[in-house]
Amino acid sequence: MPELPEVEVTRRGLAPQLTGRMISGVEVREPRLRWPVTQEVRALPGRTVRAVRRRGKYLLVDCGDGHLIVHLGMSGSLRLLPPGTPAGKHDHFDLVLGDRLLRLRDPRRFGAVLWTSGALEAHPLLARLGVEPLSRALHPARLHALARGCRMPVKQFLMDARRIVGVGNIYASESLFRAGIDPRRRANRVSLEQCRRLAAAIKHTLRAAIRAGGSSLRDYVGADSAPGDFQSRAWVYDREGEPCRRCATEIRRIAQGQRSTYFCPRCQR
DNA sequence: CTGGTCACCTGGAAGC
DNA sequence: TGCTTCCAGGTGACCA
Repeated sequence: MPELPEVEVTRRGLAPQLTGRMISGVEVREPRLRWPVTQEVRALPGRTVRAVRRRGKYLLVDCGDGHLIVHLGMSGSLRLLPPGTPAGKHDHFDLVLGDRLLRLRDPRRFGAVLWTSGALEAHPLLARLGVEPLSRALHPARLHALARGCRMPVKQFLMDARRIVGVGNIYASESLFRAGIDPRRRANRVSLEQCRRLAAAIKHTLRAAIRAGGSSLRDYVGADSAPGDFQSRAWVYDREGEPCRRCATEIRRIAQGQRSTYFCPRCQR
């Protein structure tokens, strides 16, 4: 589920519920996530949440003297529940904050829950991350400069977190459709004019997805229904063989870097 | 540095 | 029904 919009919707749901509250309990039912959940994480009780931030697809829970870093991987979700709610099969981690329970469910266990007391910018997972796509830093000239030294297909370029964070497999295809660019085009062959359209397309696509997720947000966050709603309106993603919503040409699916890419061979050049 | 491949893990859908 | 195969929203590690 989680690309940048899902993580951001989760962040917005959590921030007002967690900020200022003290962590009263931690439960680790399954420490074998992407990396083992350490003893430091179990020692969280007593700390107060100062803020909930996001960098790329990482959620950062600021605890004053350090940060809890949470990544949802491919299948992770976070929910706010009443304390005492029975845990399901893949509910691996709980954070209790008084009368609130924050629960991580992650069937595939590609997610992560880490603690760092050092500077965030120095953390190995965060230090080399690229530009935030929704920030002003991602403007056409910047995109063009980033793409210049890159010979891989533009689709894979978009998903390279060392250059741009947060754009995953769904929104890469969707953004390229919106910009009218062939996903197979080499990144360094994307013109400045195309970068103009692409930068706008990325921002539009991500913002629209955040809006769609935010509207269905209630007592839980990061639910599957939000991206589901968005996906049902996708231009190309998961629509192989179906007619393009713009020109009725059959949508194609190809493999790029072991991932599926969807595009309209007529609208995207 | 770049670019390509593999690995991690479970579950659902499709095919036989 | 049951078995096999493929596919899935991420990304670090390792290699040439």
